Amino acid sequence: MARTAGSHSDITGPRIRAAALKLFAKHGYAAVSMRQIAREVGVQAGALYNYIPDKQALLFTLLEGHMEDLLEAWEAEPLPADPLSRLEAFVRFHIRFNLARPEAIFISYMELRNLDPENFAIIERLRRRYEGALETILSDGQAEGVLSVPDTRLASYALIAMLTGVNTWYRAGGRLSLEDVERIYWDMVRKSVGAV
Amino acid sequence: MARTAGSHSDITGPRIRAAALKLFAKHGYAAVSMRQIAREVGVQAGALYNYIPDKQALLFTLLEGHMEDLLEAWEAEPLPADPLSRLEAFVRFHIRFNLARPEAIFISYMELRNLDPENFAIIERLRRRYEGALETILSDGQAEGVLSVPDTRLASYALIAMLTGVNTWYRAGGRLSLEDVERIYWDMVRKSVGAV
DNA sequence: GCTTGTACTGAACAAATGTTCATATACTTT
DNA sequence: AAAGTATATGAACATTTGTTCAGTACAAGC
Repeated sequence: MARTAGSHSDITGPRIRAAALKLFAKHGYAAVSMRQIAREVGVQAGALYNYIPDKQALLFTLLEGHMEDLLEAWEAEPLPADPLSRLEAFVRFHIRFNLARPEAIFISYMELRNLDPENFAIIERLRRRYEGALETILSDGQAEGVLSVPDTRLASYALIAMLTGVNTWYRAGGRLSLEDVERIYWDMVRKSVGAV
Repeated sequence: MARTAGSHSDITGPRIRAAALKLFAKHGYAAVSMRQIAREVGVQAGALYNYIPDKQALLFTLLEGHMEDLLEAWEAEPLPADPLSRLEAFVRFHIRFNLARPEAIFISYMELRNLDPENFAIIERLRRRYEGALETILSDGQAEGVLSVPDTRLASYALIAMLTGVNTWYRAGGRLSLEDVERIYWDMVRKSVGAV
């Protein structure tokens, strides 16, 4: 049998990416075959190649798309004037954004090594731009004397690792609400940077 | 040509595990073939099966060995009487231990999903024992009033994520010594739990 | 109602996968 | 020197891999 319905071009593309995201997150890029992705979409493996040049490009598209969403969302965020409020905004934004897309976050941390060198460099540049935003906030706060850390670069790494860790344990509908989590982490972050 | 040298049983086993550790850390479990591991050891693929029943067991052995090393090392650590010093001991121990074996740490976080369910359960149990050690310290500190966190369980997750993050950026011979890193992280941890 | 183009099928491809096993080599013991 | 054992080879196996492509079914435009 051939295909069972009409024109699907504009819908199959996104469905392929959604299937790949789901499967890569669950089993890992290398462990997922093109045929598995195709089956999830409800299509034969050959059809995937109407939408992507190869498997590597599929991974790259997912990671690049996610990083661009992240940066766009952060840059659209209203930024308060004082650095401490900006830090709070960053903490809450990061937690909210990450918990809303656990799969994308997961593969963004796990599958970097499966990117071609050129693709890796592109993603790495985007990531550094995001991390740089946090470090800038810390530097500003340090300059204004409203917080104090031994090393702003290092503190930004430490805080991002801590915040991203939320994804490893948080489950929606658990004993803590999103607001609880944001508040608790902001409390720890505020203290850890020596703010009042 | 057959094998080129004599009796290697006691040396080939460890070499296989070392090669697997190195390659799994670099490319991921699913992306590494038994033939690659064999080539790294300098042997044909068939010879691996004199030492391990299958590929899965190779991964499990590495993860289990690492978790047992970790727990043994921690339990051998001298524990100070007051909770705050115990917390400092934990922080410094964790950083030191992790930075000494980046590859084992890496696969311990990345390859869990590639474990069979039974194997996963075993590793998970060991991991929880380790995380529990930190939570106990935080609870003790809370009870004695020398620190204050909104939620000890959550704080233990947050701190471990933060500490483990060191491995993503630290490079030996960089601008910071191991002692610097330990001190900086301990400073942030101490503040974050509201200790004096 | 015919044509045209898009979206898919299904078979095919060479290469690579984990694993097994008969065979050969080298070392140890006698 | 012979026998026995441990340790490796190298070929074979059935599957699965990513990818290509000639053919087919459908929808839209005339």
